[in-house]
Amino acid sequence: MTGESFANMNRQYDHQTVEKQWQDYWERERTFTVTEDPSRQKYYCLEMFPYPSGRIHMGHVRNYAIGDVIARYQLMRGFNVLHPMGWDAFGLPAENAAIERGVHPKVWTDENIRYMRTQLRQMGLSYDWSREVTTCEPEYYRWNQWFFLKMYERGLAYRKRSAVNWCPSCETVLANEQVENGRCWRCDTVVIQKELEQWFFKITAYAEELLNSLDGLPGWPERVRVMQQHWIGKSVGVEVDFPLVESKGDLTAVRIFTTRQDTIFGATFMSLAPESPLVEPLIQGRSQAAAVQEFVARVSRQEKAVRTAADREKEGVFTGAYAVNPFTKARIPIWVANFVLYEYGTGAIMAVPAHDQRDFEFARQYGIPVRLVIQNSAGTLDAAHLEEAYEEEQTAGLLVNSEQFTGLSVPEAKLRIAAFAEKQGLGRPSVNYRLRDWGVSRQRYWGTPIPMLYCKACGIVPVRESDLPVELPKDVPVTGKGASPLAQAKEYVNASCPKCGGGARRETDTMDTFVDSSWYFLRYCSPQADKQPVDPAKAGYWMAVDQYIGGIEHAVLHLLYARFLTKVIRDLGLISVHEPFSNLLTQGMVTKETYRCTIHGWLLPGELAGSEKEGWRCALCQAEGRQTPAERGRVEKMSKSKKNTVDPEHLIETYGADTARLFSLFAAPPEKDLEWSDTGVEGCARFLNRVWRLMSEIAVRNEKGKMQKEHRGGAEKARALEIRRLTHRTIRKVTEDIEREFQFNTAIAALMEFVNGLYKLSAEREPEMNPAETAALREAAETLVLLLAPFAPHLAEELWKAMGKVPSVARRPWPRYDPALVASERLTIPIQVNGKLRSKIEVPADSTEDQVVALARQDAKLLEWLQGRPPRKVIYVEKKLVNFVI
RNA sequence: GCGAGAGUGGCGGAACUGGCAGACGCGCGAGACUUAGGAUCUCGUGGGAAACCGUGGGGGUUCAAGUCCCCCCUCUCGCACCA
Repeated sequence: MTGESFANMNRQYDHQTVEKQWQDYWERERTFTVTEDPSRQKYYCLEMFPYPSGRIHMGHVRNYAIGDVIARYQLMRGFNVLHPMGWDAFGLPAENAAIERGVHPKVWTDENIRYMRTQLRQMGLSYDWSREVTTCEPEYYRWNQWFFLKMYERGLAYRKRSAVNWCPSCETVLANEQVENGRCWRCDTVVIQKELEQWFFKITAYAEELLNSLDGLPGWPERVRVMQQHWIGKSVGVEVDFPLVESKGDLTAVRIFTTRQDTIFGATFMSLAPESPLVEPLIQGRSQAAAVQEFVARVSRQEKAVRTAADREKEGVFTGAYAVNPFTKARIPIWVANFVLYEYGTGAIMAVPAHDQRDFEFARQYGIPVRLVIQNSAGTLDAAHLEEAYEEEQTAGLLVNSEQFTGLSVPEAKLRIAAFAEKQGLGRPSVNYRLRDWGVSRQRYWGTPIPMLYCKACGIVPVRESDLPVELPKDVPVTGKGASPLAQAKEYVNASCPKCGGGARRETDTMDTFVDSSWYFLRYCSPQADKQPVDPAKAGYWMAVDQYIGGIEHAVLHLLYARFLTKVIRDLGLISVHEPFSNLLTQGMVTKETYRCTIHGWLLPGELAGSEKEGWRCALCQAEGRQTPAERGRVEKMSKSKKNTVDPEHLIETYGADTARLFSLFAAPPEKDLEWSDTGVEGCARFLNRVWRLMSEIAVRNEKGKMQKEHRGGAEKARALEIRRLTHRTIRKVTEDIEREFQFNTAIAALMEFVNGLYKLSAEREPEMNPAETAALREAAETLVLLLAPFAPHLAEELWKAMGKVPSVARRPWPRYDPALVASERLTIPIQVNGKLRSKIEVPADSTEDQVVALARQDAKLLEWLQGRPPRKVIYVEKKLVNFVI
């Protein structure tokens, strides 16, 4: 080690100059550029790519800091690491910017990307920028179109007219996954239903596989798997036809789906969804027709949010028609009910008030008979006095009033009745999913054009593959008003039919931007491929993503779509993996405390007067000559509206990227929420400065150590050993914490302890050191820099260079610990009396039980507790403790 | 309502399979160096005068419980008429 390099440097670490230098170095030297290398094991580390909104926020910083530590760590572990970055560049905000500021979405997006790329660069992230992908470029989205065509060929992309979710604010259709509690996932506007013809991706064709292969993802958080399971919502049951008492033309029966066929003897009426096409023929010519039509019209008009609200009331109307319960042969009325969903099952149900709470409430409201067909084990249920439905599904209930099935348990009856129905031709087994096909049409401009044509003669005709990409026309007036903006671009709309050559009209909707993000991770494997979306050989090497990192908000949305498209692309023969992401880390939110004033609402930190101790006041009110206390609100997710955001750029300028990264990793484990703390950030900056000073002190010390004449002594050797022990224990701790679910917070704590320990150990020494100590300190210093490298890469490079070593430290092997040095020579053994700590003794690490207990028995404090009485029992836990029971 | 997760000092958080509760950081207190300190360094810091008491509350298992079992409370997130 040369002390010189340290001597020539400023004592204070200058992050602004140093960080820039190393960012330039990594770029110049292509430190993180990778190619396929079959001789080496690959590691694909990926963070969810950002929407280029303009500036990065703290959520990005956290996400990318986590990913970067993993990528850098795996690189040092010897893997061939693919760590790419790109831009989810299509989307509504660009169009809104166009409307508000008259700037073209493309211009706005490019500008944002340029700015954000610089910001990411300033974070010192180890990306292979040569693989950058931008979804709004024709080179990218042409492959969206290509997939669309392939899916169309296979019947996986189809067009249908149906009721769809419409966001009046975004003026576009939304997929089911994009509606949360009846509101638009992006802008929170209440979604309404519209009857439109739209393109769909047949994700339901993969429902079963999407569900089953979740079991093959042990590297995913349990709750994400459960959320997807629930979303897919598989139900196994039967379909049964209930014949109509009076047929209406071809309509002779109403088909229902149920999972509770065991209760079929209790079906005393039927309910249809208001949208059911059966309603109209059933009411035809009846006195009830007008009332039913009025009811259907009223319910259909309701917003989804209202219709599915928690406190919705059960409502319905009798159609006048009757069906026959095929099991009891009883004549039962057919109703229309607001809670029956047209999209699920057959849009019609058999209603069993005694054993279904919804039917029960409905029956009570309209005076429909309740028929008990399952009795509880106490035999206390009675249809006339039932207060709620008895929904027993296990073996506690037995069937009653069910002819030959009476006496069976519920599970048994389910099987037997299903078999009987099938044998008698009354019904058949059926499986239903909650999952709906993915509506991908969007009535917006800034997205991938759907490569379809409408020819008067030939109907729907796909664009020829050789004509791809269908480029998004540049000069389209984006006003945010009316239908799809592309419909106004005459030159775009008018095309000729590839089949007959006649005039054809182009599809003017664009694709959901979730299509773009459903396969970008494949594109990174071969970003320049121009014959195919992905080069099978390269994807074969890199896929699947070993570690994917992003927010929990995509638990169903993006992560379900990406799994679906991966399977489709596999079936197209381009890749062989079944799942895109082997391991998933869902990071927590970045939160911060909020403040508000009764007059001005949410307050910025700069709008506060006073202090924590004497209480905060609203500075805006103060300026207006009023005294208003500022109420400290809850700790909330950072957001502009709550005025509790922190600008990463400012943070990086003030403290440097290493500090910003370190704090994001230290304040909480990755999967938990991280509460922002300005003083905590300072603590991290202080730590890095402490490392810097420690290293210069060690360098100076080693210089002196060099000149020292060699002289050996037991004490010096022991001190050297102590340093080495600390070093190797730290290697183990940091490595284990990273390996064990990326516990970076405790890994960093171990580094802090290491630094504290080294300060202490070197402060205790006289300035002169013997060679053994010099060597031990040199090892400690090198180790510290290596262990720090994934977390604070700039500082680590700088220290590495200052130690006279050849960059880059990012490509050095991760240190290994010597097991012999990790074990201590002496152990501190706590002595307990009746399980309570009373004393401690020091023993050699290799002591036997007898030796430790014997030593403990002589302990003065213990003897006081024993007061001459022999203990009833002595418990010794190997290398842990001794417990005397008295 | 259903499902999942969480509740530990003044604060963020440690404690992997039951075995020294509070690592590490912040904050706070004392001191050192300083013209000065909001820089830096050192020491201290769960509560209590003490015996002792302490991981949301109450029971239990155990030599020993933050950790295991039962009951309850609170909070966060997800789903919410899916037949």
